[in-house]
Amino acid sequence: MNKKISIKKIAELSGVSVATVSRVINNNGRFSEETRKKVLKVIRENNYQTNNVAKSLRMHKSYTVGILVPDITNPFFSNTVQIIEKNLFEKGYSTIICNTARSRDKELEYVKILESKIVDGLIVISGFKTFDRKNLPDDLPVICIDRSPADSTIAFVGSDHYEGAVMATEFLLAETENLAIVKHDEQSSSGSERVRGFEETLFKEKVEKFGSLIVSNGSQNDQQKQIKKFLQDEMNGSKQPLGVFALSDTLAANILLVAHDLSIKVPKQLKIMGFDDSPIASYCSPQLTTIRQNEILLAKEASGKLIKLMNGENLARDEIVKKIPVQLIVRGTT
Amino acid sequence: MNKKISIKKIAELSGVSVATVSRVINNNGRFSEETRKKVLKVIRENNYQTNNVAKSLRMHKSYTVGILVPDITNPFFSNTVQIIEKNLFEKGYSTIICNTARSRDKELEYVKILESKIVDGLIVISGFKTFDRKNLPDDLPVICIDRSPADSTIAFVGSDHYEGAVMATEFLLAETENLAIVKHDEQSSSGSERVRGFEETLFKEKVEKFGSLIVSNGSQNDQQKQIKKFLQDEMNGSKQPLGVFALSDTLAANILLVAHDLSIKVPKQLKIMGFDDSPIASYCSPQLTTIRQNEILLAKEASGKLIKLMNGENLARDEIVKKIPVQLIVRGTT
DNA sequence: ACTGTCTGAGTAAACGTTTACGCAAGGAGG
DNA sequence: CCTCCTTGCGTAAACGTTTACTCAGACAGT
Repeated sequence: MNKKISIKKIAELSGVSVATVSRVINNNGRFSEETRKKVLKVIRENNYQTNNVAKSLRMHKSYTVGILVPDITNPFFSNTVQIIEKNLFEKGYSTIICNTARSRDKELEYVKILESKIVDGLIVISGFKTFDRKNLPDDLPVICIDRSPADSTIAFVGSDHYEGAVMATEFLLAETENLAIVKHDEQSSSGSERVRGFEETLFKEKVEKFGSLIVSNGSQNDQQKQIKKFLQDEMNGSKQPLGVFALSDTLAANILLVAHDLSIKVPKQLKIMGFDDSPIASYCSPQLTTIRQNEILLAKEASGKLIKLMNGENLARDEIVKKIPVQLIVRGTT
Repeated sequence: MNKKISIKKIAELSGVSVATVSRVINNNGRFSEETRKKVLKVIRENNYQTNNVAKSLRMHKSYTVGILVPDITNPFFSNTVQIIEKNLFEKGYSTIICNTARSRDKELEYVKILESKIVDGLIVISGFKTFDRKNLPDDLPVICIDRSPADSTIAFVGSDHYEGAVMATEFLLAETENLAIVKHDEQSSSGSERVRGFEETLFKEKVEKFGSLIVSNGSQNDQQKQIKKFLQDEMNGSKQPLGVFALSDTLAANILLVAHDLSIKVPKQLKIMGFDDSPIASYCSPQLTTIRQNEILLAKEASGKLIKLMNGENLARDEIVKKIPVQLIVRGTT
């Protein structure tokens, strides 16, 4: 923060009052063409820039929105955030990105800080189930993304994970009836939806038995060990190829690596389906078949809704919850 | 932004003046223990939060720093940014992350916005060569990262790309004298350093001939086509294995994929060295040998220096430019 | 010539803080 | 009892804007 030339100085230099300068700047109220030119000239010459802190204070509007993201290192999140940021920027808002590191405490702390910086709105990616209005000023516009909040008054946008899992499962099922699902340790709401899609599809298609592995969080090496054991058990003596639905691309990629290690032929003996279409999906060999989330649409919906709320409009009943369709990307592992 | 309870209200409710409330809040100036308790109680009961916009205005200090990043989707950047954000947060600063999308215009526009929001400092990742003080208030603390600015008065922190390339080249050279380098289209300062490290090492070791490919930006498929042609030419009739130094991990990963496609054995016939140790490096098969940048140290240096500057301290002469050592990670492709 | 409207522009309050300054009360020291 | 210091706290200015009021002068209509 530094000493800069203020509107007062500009007023002085152009021989008018601050009010007039303000009116010229915002093109608001009455002033003559002559003064306009004069003031603008002085502004240009002195490289004047509005002090938005003062403006925010006076106007009760900061043109800043906060965005809470659990881990900006995750490609899906960073992608989504990047697009949201771009959309909001085009509407004149800047974005404070806060990395909550999946910590409830940090999330709360950030909410406080953002609140005190008087953001005009908030986007929350993958907040905790417990995320609700209680800790927020009631009139602060909020949009949740990816993980739906317990508080159903908060608008929500997320991919249709259930439908994605159904598509994935149907696709695998067309190739083999010997299926397995591999999940992460911690379950998010999106994760559960994917599991539900898988299980319900099997139920519907009357496939009764399927393998299941929960990979506990750890180093890549750890995870591979767990997968190795599972794969060895699972592939043992089965005549049909195994089709595995991995709940994320990293999981899928690790499965693929282990398969190579065990000299299991992919996709002949083992078919792998990922989820997300993260960058690694394209750099595996063979490349991963996966379900792609539409980050562009997701971001568009989220930022559009937030803008709407910040403009004081209300969301229609059917706008509160929005499911974004996903897409099956068939590549080498199936 | 919304109507919230202000210090005035708190003063009223506790029967003291705003000045006293402020003094209690900031634990600054004189007040009795009794008033302290009383005021704090009212504050708690009414869930009062300081309005930091007003505070910033009055104090000329916003406890906010801006960070310009060319592409938050890039794992190296997002990692670095994430750590910087964490470091600054611990010191009480929040961070506005701005995605400049590698556009000079957007960069300038963001600088203006940040300036008008009166940030206390600025971190610029990979700005343009032309980035300099001219467009900035002279007393705004700035740190550049990764790509060194033309303006040598701006402090800079970056990996030792030159040394990394030397290590990479020496390592490849120990296995084969038949080398090639594969680079990206657009050259950054870090890219040039890597090239220089490669070439000077070859010169020093008296290796005179080496292959070279510039992959022009395009889809993954496009890039692979260019690589395929190059690899076919290069591998044709050579008895020695080919060692290629790819200037990034994505390049390396694509080379690996093409090699599989052409049934070239890695690392027997072809040895591949990447750069960055990005996530995909660990998900290739075999996993990429690569040079890892130390994002933690990088971020620590950058945020530390910025804090120092924001505290009004000066940087010692030898602190202006800081090179962070890199590390050779030997894995499956060599 | 009187009234009314319009135009251009200034005055001052307000946004929510922090803090320099001042002052009353109380106690200590002579 | 007078002086002086200390303590606790209030008053008011200041940070840089925006904007509701106000008002003088110009001009038009009667």
